[in-house]
Amino acid sequence: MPKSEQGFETRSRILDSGRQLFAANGYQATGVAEICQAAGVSKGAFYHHFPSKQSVLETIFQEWLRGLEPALDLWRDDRRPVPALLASTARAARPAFIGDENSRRLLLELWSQTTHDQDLAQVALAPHRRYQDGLKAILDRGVREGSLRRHNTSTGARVLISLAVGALLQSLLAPASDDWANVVTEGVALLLRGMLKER
Amino acid sequence: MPKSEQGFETRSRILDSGRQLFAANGYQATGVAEICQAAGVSKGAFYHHFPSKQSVLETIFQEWLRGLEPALDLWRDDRRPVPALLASTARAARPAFIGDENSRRLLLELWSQTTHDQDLAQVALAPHRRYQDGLKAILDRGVREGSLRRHNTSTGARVLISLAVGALLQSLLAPASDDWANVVTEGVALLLRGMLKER
Amino acid sequence: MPKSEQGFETRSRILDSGRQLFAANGYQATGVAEICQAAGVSKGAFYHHFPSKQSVLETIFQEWLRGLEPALDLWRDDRRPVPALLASTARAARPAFIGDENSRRLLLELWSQTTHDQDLAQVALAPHRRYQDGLKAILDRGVREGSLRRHNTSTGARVLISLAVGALLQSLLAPASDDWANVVTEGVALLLRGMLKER
Amino acid sequence: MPKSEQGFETRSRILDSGRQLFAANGYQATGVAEICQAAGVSKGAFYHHFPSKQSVLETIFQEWLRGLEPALDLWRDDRRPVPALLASTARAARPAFIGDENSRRLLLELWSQTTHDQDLAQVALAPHRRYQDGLKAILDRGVREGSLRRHNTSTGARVLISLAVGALLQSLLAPASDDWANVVTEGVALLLRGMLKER
DNA sequence: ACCTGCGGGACGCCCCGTTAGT
DNA sequence: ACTAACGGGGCGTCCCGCAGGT
Repeated sequence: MPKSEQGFETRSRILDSGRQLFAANGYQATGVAEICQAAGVSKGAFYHHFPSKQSVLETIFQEWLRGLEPALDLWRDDRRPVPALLASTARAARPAFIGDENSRRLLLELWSQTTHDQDLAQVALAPHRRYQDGLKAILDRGVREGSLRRHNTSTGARVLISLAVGALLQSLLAPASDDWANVVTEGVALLLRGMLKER
Repeated sequence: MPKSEQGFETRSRILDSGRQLFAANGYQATGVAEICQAAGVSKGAFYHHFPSKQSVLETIFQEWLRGLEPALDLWRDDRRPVPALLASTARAARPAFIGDENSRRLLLELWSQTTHDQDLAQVALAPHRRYQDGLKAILDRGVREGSLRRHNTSTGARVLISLAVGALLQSLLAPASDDWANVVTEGVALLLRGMLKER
Repeated sequence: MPKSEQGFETRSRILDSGRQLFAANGYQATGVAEICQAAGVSKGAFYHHFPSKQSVLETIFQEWLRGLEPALDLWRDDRRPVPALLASTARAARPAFIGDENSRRLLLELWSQTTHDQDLAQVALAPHRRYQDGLKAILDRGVREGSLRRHNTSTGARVLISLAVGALLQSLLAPASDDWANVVTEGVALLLRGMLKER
Repeated sequence: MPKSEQGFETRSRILDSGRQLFAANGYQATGVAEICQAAGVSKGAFYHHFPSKQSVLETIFQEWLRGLEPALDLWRDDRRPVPALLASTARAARPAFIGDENSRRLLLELWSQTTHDQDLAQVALAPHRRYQDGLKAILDRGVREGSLRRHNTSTGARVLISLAVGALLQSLLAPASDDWANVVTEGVALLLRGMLKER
């Protein structure tokens, strides 16, 4: 491997191990030495690429958030009627609640850390708001196009996100096959019914 | 103070300090020495009352859960029509989302730890299920009494809890006065609309 | 050994090892682990007795300075004619420049650290001044009693101390049996000649 | 800048930073990375020019000693009567005790390190001896020319150096404007009086 | 020759949760 | 109930070497 690429390799190996271990044992309970061993690098290498353990967590968070961006873009471009769009979004999100427990654990860990780490909270806040705004925009469109009745769309967006976040959190405490995915799809369906114009 | 009560005093001072510090800095980041200092107790006293730091967390959790029981009983006894009951419950829960950030932080910390600690998860699971079952019972009654249309009440109960949990979690990331309390009451209202029998 | 005395034991073993190792290898180059090993105590015990490595150095310094106090008292009480007193003092100090290289090394180490550590400097300053004042008082008495001619006794005291300190420092760089002790006694004799009243 | 000179540039920048940082924070407490950063060089460059951190200290020492040589030569050539020569030398040395605290700190640091580093001690010993011999030669001349009374000139030389070194050391612990410069000039004057022939 | 990125571990100090003995 | 002691990490930093590139 050319020397120039090896740095990148090492860096991403550290991040991978971090993701895994933070999810499995928690951020605080995971030692730098542990990460290094799992990644097969020395502490020298670790601290060459990251100034601190915390920065690894931040980087992981940022990369994870960046992975969410495309979904947001798709949302914005989708011109289907709002009810259909929401329903299909809920369906599309199903896998996130079923497999890949690790990601969910990591998310909880991240969320938990934001409470004790201002920097991390800052990293999380902007994307969080953008998601909320994205949903609000959709609901607004629904009101405009007449498929949804008039209501506080900002709160509506928060309700939708709360539903998803709450389901995600509980899926970790009481795993139950595809149950929690259903909770979301069903919940969205119910909310939609509550928001629909006529009747 | 009689000697026999002093032990109780010490014990509860430790628990108080634990609650506060765990909420403020996280469970892992809080040291036993720190707790002892805040409680004004020696380490010897600490380990006289608790076998380990973890047991403090467990005790805190159990006491917190015990404080929730009365609410459940009230629920069971309330014979108001289901929609009214749910709406009033949502209103009653408002304070939990507004003041007292510490409790919410502590809950998140607790939840986060359940992921890494089987014992703690066990402690949490039964009450969680009872809450879910309590809500399901209410929804079932609603279906029976005809105020709600027929649907999967088990999932419905989970939806309601998810909404609450999600709102609680987000209130920690993006505090916003009474906003999150509104999210819950509004969300419940919307869901209720979606569950109502006909129109 | 009764438990109550063991604490003192441990503490003084740590101080002993500190004295030895700081003198031999320098303060910075000596690790806490090294001290613990030499003292036969655990790191836990170390940090039970001292809040930091630095505090060990400070304590050593203070104890060393306290050992000097009696000499000062003797000085004050001695009513011999000043020239005789100074000459005998110089003779009495001879051993300090000959054997016990370790103490001298430690002193240099201490002095060197005062440059980087305000606290340590503070600890050193008061005794240093008291020594100077003690000498000045003697010289003043000499002037009063007429054995010394009138001169700036404050500077004179500093000259005497400088002579001693300088000899001490050089004895470390260029050890030479009893040479450096002679330098002090001879130096004091010369200075005395320079200070004598008539002729 | 021609390539061949750049190496020299880099090298001297490292030495400058070393001088400054060693004086300010001590040799041990100064990291290679710190030096590199202050010098604006990479660690690779550092180790291209110097085999180790220690060698930087040694080089600094040697260069500093080399700067002292001219003074020695002047001494040797000066044919003034010895008392006048010594007095004027003391006056000439005044600035060294007043301004430029950094140099004195560095000297102490150097001296302190010689205690733990044989190589460094070796570097220091020869010049130290030459200074001593230089002074002895002057005193011998004084005896020969009749201005000084017969005495152990070797010890006398040591006394003079001790006075200077001791004053220098104390000037770091208890800075006092020009006080310490006076101590040296006054001390030399007193010693001179003690060495003078007649009376 | 000069310089650089990347890496390597050993070790820095300190603090952890915990047990013994009084 | 409390002081003393324990030993095993905690994270971060140390000084230093390579392989590669200019």
